[in-house]
Amino acid sequence: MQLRQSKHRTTAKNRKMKEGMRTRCESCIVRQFNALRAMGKEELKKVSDSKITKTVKKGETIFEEGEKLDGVFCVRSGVSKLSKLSENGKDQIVKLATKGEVIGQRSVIAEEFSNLSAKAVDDMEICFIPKDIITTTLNTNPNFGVEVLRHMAHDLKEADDVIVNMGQKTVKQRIAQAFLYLKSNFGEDKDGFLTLTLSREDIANVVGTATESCIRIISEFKKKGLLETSGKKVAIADEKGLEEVVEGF
Amino acid sequence: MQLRQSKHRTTAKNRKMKEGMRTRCESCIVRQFNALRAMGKEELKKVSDSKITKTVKKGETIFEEGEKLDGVFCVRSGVSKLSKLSENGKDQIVKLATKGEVIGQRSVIAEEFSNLSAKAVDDMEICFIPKDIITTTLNTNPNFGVEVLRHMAHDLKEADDVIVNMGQKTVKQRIAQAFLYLKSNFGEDKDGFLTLTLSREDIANVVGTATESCIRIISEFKKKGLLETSGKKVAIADEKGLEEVVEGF
DNA sequence: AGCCCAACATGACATTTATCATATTTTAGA
DNA sequence: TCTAAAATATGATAAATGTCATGTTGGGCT
Repeated sequence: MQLRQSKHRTTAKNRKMKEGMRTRCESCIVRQFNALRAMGKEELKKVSDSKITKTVKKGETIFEEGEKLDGVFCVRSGVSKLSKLSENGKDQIVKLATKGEVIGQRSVIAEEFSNLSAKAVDDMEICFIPKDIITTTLNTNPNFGVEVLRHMAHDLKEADDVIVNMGQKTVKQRIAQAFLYLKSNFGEDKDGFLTLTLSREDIANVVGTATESCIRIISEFKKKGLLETSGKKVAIADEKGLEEVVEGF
Repeated sequence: MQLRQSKHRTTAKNRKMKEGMRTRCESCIVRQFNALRAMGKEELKKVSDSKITKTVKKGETIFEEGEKLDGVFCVRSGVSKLSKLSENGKDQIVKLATKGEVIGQRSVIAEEFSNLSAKAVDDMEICFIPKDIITTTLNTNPNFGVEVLRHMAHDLKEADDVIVNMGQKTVKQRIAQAFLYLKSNFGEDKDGFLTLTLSREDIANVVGTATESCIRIISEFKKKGLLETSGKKVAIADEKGLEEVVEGF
């Protein structure tokens, strides 16, 4: 497991995020899923007035590891992968953030450079919210603080679960689990294919294995009738079977 | 990696924690390390009046996975391992909590059953703080909320780092790293042995490997002059060498 | 002091996973 | 539509890791 250079480091070039039309936060459905719902009327108005809605195309970077964040990003649509580069040059994807989730809040709250980078897996629509409003609301509105805390507590629990899986499950089990996760979190289209299509490399970087191993195991799952593929699209053919793989059969 | 039963599940029996003498929180040094320092005078007084100081002996359980917590525990001395049992019957140690750290707060804040169990690695002295005081303070004192948030943000970052290490480093690298961690976090005694002595099994459960593999790698490190042992005590003989192992040489 | 049990240790072997090489397919873009 | 590059696929092999067996040691206990 050594010295494979990451092939395409994202540069400042693919960073132009289109600034889009304004939508009022007050009427944004997405807000129900995150801590912004604990904000008062005036606070929300301030957010709405200072936020910037952006379009991010698939593959583009929202922010990079080590970068100073001046605010947080609220995901309106699409999916972002949060990853960290390890010394061997490979990315480890730590989390996939989707509609309603807020990213970058950990770094803003800790007042640190970001420990992760965020890239769009999909075409995305996101809102940038300057950190001032976040921090002043935190300092004045305890409800908001509690709500943010609850979300962070949830993230922490999920991270714990990932650690356990990484430590105790085989690569094969983790890959099976990853597909079940993709189904239950992002669903499938009318033809039964997973809505969110990740590249094999991304899947490998989620479960922490080599891309070739990942491909090989997917092939094995296909042979066993657990998965079906069409191009890079993947369909779960035998959910129960995959669950059994995860449990260790 | 299958079906190895966990040998000793802790029962209610080894749960009698001795209730000790009272020390005022206001003068507790340990408080400087955690979010309690953001509490006001009266809040702190309430904590001090309602807290219960307990002694926990090495090996005893503070709380178990799935248990409902009625408060948090503040570590005054000693070390606790926070772990989660995976389906294959092995524990994954997710975190070691030491002096000044507060455990159980995630579950109390999220109002969920604990996702982890906490056991004493050392003889410990801990203070139990009922959750009412925590939650009411959170609801009224924004400073406290922000402080808790900061600590949780820190935990989350650490969890991210663990995920990356589990995904991208070999067992050998992770074990080398674990010893460097033990040195930098718990120090060494006058003879150069690590202050905190973990069993080989615990180390294996930290890095997510089989106990035998862990022992084997420690033996290898001894042969290479990176470690020295005396009984179960371990000394770091070549710190630079271990660092090189972690980097991948 | 001596006994006993759990922890430590090591060998032999099976299995999993990574690595390198090389096709083949798919996709994005001219 | 065509083409080059990227992604997917697979083989061969080496290296890492797990598993089972068995032996050894050390520390707590009477």
